[in-house]
Amino acid sequence: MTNHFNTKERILHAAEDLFAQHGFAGTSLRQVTSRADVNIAAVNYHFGSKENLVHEVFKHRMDEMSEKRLSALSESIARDPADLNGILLAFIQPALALTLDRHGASFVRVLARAYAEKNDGLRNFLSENYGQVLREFAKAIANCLPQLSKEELYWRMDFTAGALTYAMADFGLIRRQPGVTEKAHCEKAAQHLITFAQAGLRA
Amino acid sequence: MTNHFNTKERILHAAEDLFAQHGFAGTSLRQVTSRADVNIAAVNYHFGSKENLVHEVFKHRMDEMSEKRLSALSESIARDPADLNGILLAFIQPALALTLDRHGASFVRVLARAYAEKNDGLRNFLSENYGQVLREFAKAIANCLPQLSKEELYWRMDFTAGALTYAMADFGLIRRQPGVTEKAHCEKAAQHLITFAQAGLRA
DNA sequence: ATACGATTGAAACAATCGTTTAATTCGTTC
DNA sequence: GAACGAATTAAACGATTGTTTCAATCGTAT
Repeated sequence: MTNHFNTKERILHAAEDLFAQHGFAGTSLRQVTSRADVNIAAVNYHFGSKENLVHEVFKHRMDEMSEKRLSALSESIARDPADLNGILLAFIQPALALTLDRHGASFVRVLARAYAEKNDGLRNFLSENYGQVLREFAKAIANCLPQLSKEELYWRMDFTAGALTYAMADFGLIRRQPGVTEKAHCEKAAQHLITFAQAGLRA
Repeated sequence: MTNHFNTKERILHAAEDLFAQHGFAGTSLRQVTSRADVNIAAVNYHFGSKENLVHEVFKHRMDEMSEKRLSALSESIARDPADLNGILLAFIQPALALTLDRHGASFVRVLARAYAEKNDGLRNFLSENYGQVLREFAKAIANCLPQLSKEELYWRMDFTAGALTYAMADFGLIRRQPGVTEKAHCEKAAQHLITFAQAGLRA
């Protein structure tokens, strides 16, 4: 433990940054190991393959985010099962909170990229491992909006997730102004998104 | 004209499919020319470079979609400037209509992918060439919702665009059922999205 | 100190990448 | 039919890809 971060963690962080910037296929292992300041062979030694490294990058963040989401959800439900606002906050806050973390900010782009992948097994990997989280939220929202059919609920949750992904990745017209801190920008995004999504869900 | 599609068009179509499936960096020119059944050199002969091919794939579809959007917008405004529903339909319909086209369906994934790209000049290419379209819609919506601040308007338009992109690319929980035609699925998506977005914008 | 498994290092592997070259074929015009 | 530019072909270019090899080094327990 000569460094604060060991080889495996340095590779994970470097990969996260570069995957966000250039995509999975667009990032070479030599770019990763060069930024992480480790030997090329370290990737295959610690992760087995490039594909496995991609999966590890995802697990590392998604596990953390899913856990936060589910605990915030159960807290909100325990407080007030009919509080749609709280449920949406539990869904949105952990995602946007990632953008406050130096490397988390990269990950949200990685995540947005993953949604754009179709056949490469990455989507299956995501839905298999984290589909349950979405279903938990669907149940909670359905409890708040009993008049909503299951089909309508799923459509509107998809739209909410899409809006969130878009906002997280800083696409679109809105960009953070130079004078605004990342934290303030993030909180404003969450606030606007919750207003928007709640109205859409209640429509 | 021995074939219905000449070499250049075959390359464009093959590239569109493959970019959608494997991304830009993940698609090799040999995959493209193999599917298009043309020689490798044809790409650099007709397009100059791979990067230029990517741009051409975008121009081909985006020009068409932008034109449809703007004409539908002006028609809706002429009919009734205060009809938010018509404005949203003008924005959403041309995008979802692409999914009805054999190759257009691929393009919507390409588009979703483009949003996930950051530094590669592709986003700049898009915002430079098609940012004006978004601004036209912003003006029209602002006219419908004068009480909305510019900042709030932009946030909510971003959310709408995100929800649209997400729905178009068939991400998320909702998938087209085997018994449902692509056209019916598409129309249902548009209908649900307009309901959702309109409520969100009016919130 | 010795021994041993875990980790790192430099170098090379075959494969594939985007691009280029030069010869050939095609379609049109004189 | 000759001539000429456009289009296509096969082949190769150097560079880079993910991965592997094997020796050197490290940390730890005996």
